[in-house]
Amino acid sequence: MLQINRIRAEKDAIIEAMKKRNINASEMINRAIELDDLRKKTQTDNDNLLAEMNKLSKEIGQLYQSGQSQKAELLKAKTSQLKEQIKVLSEQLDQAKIDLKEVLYQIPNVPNPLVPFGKDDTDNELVFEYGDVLNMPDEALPHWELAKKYDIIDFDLGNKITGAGFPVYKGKGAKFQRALINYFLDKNDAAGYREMQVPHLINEASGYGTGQLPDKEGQMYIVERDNLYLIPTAEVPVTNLYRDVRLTEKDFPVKNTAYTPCFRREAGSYGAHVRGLNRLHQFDKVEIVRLEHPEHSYKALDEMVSHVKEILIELGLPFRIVRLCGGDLGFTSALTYDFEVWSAAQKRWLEVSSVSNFEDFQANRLKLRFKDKQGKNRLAHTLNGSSLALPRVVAALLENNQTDQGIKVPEVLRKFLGFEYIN
RNA sequence: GGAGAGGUGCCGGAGUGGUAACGGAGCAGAUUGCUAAUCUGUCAUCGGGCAACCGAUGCCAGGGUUCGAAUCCCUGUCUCUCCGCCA
Repeated sequence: MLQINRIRAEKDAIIEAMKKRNINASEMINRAIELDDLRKKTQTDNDNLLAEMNKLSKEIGQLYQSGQSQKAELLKAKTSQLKEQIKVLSEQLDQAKIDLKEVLYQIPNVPNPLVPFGKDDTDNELVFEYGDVLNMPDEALPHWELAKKYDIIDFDLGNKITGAGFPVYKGKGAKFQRALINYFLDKNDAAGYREMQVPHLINEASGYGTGQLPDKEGQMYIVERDNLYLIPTAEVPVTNLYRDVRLTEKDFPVKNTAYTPCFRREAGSYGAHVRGLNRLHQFDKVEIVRLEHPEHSYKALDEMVSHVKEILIELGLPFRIVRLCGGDLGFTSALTYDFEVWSAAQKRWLEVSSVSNFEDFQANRLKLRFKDKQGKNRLAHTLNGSSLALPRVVAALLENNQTDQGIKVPEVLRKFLGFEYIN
């Protein structure tokens, strides 16, 4: 959620920047300002009435104490009319606040100047490329075939006990998952991210804090009986650790990492794009979350990008980094880099990580603030990224590393596995 | 699941119908020549004002009673303790 004061101050610049998202924001922006004007005026009027009421009450109290109850009764009569007016005005004030919030909830984050114009993912800007895009022989198998061949991932079994999109990892497949999680966590830890284990279910307030609610509850699994939500990403619980928190400047940077399963209902697409591990209802991910001083958040974003880069290089996967264009940029993000690995057998790029700076957009809802040098409360900046999401990394490793002897395990994972080949 | 107690500012902590004591931390200013002490202010949010300042709100949340509610009533919620069950 954008701050109304910023909207007022930077109105034209914001409307201009929103064009990158291919939206004309002027209506929403003007509406927000109008509603805020109304809110202010209503509050001023209401405050004046309340002040009068307070004054009268005080006088009545004093009259009673000095035994002048007749005079007090006289004053009391005056208050009833005032009371009515206050009731009406405070209702109007509440409504104005609700209306304003509703509009603010609909305004996405302002894209950073670096964000390119564009409609969809084909307009994303290539910023980095690594490794040779492998051209595998025609007999190369997609990962869902390999999974069956080596009996390491069982989609049918998952289908049986739960449903589509809930695979069962078996034997070396399960160990492989565990190795990747450990490897990712160790890398993050070495880069200064504190490992956290957080709940996989969150309450309503947390859903609002990071912007899953309202509007996006359709993407989450809901435990209605207890009014809890299964997390779609560790971002939600980890970021919400800092909801209603006030930091000091010395606390920055706050760097956390967490492994969690992620649950997504997703309306699902079709065909090969959702086959196998490409899109799941439950998958594993290691996430990094940072809280930063506003002046340093873009430096932090670059650091996070370098960090993820290093991991993919160590895994030996060909990948590229793209800067998301306005049309592809998430609602809450100001700038996002996507990491895509090349899937040799599917002959396409698979998104494995998304690293974003939300600036103060999330912090505003979270009320995540810090006291600056002048002692003023300011909103912190939040950032997060996957480091990394497992399924597509697994898919790419299986496909790219297939050999006659089996799937060759990357060097960096061997110490967690104790074997060289999945076969 | 049963019973009880409780939720007060950044923290601790008083306050049971008259408008949030007191202590501590942090910050700012002043002062004292010495890893610090002392004094004063500030210290939550919103509104008005260039400003000093003024007003309002704020005692878990939402309602209610009252001229007036942290205090009384109702609903919800969370935490703690005891019992039961249990990995």
